[in-house]
Amino acid sequence: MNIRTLLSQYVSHAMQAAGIPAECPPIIAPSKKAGFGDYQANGAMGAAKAMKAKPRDIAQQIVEQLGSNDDFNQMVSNIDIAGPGFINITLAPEWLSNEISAINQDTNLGIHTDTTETIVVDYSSPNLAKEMHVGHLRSTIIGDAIVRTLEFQGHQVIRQNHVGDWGTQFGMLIAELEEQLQEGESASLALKDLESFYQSSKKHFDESESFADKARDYVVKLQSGDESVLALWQQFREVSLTHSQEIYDALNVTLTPNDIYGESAYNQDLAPLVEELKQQGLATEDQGAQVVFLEEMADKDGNPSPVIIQKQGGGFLYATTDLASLRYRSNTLNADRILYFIDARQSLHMQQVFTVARKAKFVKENVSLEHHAFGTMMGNDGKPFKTRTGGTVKLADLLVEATERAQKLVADKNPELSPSECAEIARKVGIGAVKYADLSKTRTNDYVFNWETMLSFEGNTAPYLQYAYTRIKSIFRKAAEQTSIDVHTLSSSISLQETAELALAIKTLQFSEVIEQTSREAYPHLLCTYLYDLAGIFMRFYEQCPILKEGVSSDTQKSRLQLSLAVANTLHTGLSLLGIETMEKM
RNA sequence: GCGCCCGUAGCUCAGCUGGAUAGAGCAUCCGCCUUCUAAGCGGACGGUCAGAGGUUCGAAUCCUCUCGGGCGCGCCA
Repeated sequence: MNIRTLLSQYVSHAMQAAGIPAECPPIIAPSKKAGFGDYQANGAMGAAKAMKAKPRDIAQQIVEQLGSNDDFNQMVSNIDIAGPGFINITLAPEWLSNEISAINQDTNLGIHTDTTETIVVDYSSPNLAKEMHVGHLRSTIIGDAIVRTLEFQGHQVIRQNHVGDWGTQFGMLIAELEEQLQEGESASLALKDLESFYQSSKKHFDESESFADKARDYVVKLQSGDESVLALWQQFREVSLTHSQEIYDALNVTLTPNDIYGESAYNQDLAPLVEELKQQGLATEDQGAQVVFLEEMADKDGNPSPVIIQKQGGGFLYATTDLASLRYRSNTLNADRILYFIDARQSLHMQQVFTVARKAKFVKENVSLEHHAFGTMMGNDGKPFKTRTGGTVKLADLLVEATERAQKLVADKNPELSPSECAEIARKVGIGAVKYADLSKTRTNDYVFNWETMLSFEGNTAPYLQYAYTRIKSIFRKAAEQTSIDVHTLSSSISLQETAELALAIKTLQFSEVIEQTSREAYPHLLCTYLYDLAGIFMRFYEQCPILKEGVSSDTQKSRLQLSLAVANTLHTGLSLLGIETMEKM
């Protein structure tokens, strides 16, 4: 059930019945101010313009038509016209009560999608040559939040972790690994610190001519399938993937080894793909390289935009691999939508690859190709986020620090918790805070990373939402103790009277609208804003509408408990879609 | 030079297909715990929506220009 969709349908029908052209949209939106009803229909003004009539007259006709719709009348308790032609709609308390009861009976909170799609999502995609750092955080957690949301809606989601496990740098890394193995190291020990391993191999490469020659030789052997080199590569890859998986597990990200489909997977496709582009006349030789020139992306002077798909000397580039992956995802995985969560700096590249893929018919015509870009993670100084010494911040270190900081705060706020409870809560709070701080900002902007605001745990933060949830759970425990009420089995009728109750019910029922918009636009911050609003409205309800205190009638208790249950389920589900865990106490 | 993104309160950010008096949090100040967890609630203070034109019943939102900041632009990914 989606209030906005329902009202759009009703008002749309009414408009057509009033003789308004079908092109005129009803424009339904939640009202921003108290006194303007719960929802407003703003379509009368536009319709009046198209029909050269007076807006208020049009609004009046729409309202009259709505009056003959029984379903609408059941849903709405009041409707009036204001200002130049706004139609303000107040929802009926009885209808809201029934809907709250309905979502309490539904494990999916009333969210059911009629047309499900196959959606391929490319996210995280770290380079295996190095350890995961903060630069990978945004793609990983934003992508994961959208994946979870799409799956919740019932779509078939195929995760694609397009890891960087191929290319020239691996010759160097394999040569280094071979040397260290000969010195008696085990692979996992040599690669314990990937970052310093990379540094030492780079140093080796720069300083030793013979080592550099060997590294270059290994690149060739690797690509031609030499068994011993391939075996070394395999070892390196395994250890690095284990590192990544540890991060995913710590971050509560749903990626698993099954989702790995890296650059190396397309190795055999690259030469034929270039050949095909040549045969189609799209790729031409230019300065020894194979280049596709895109007239549709030409600059002002008409110079076409060049995309190099094969280097002088025969090597392939990431544009080639990305084209191969697009073809695979469209034709083999049968995607309806293909989503990429990649840094905004690659916007031009993505646009080029999409354009080439369409021209070459590597993807089906109706597949939706979407680059969902995001900005850079900045430090307090407004420059890209680095350690004090200027190095990249490892994700592993970041997560440890978040948990430690949370541990201190949790122990301080609630000394009565046992050490194990405290540790578990600190983990969920710390990791949740890091993720939420990122997810709650519009992803297209750069994002300023700040421990203080993130872990202050006040305002629009994960702990605020988690706290709201624990408050509700605490009431439920108390209800069971004091009155033997099991909230989950209540089925008595809900009665909404207080302003705080009505506001809370409406906000709770708007969950499906937000889910729909979040997955369509791939903006997790919409869900965050919603959950923060919901938690805030609950906090006000909590202050104003006592449940288990003296003098509250049994009927009111049961009614408010059921409303609280709907809120708790919504908070829990919403946070879990963001990949943030909840707890019973904090 | 060309292209993309951004500019909203002291700070960090919302503002949904153009809608009514531009909203939160932090910070500052003032209230509220013998009553369901005060990691909370209420109130005050705080804005030429970078600037200038334009489109119209109506613009933070759309168009043009200017200023300021970030990023990208054929053989790294």
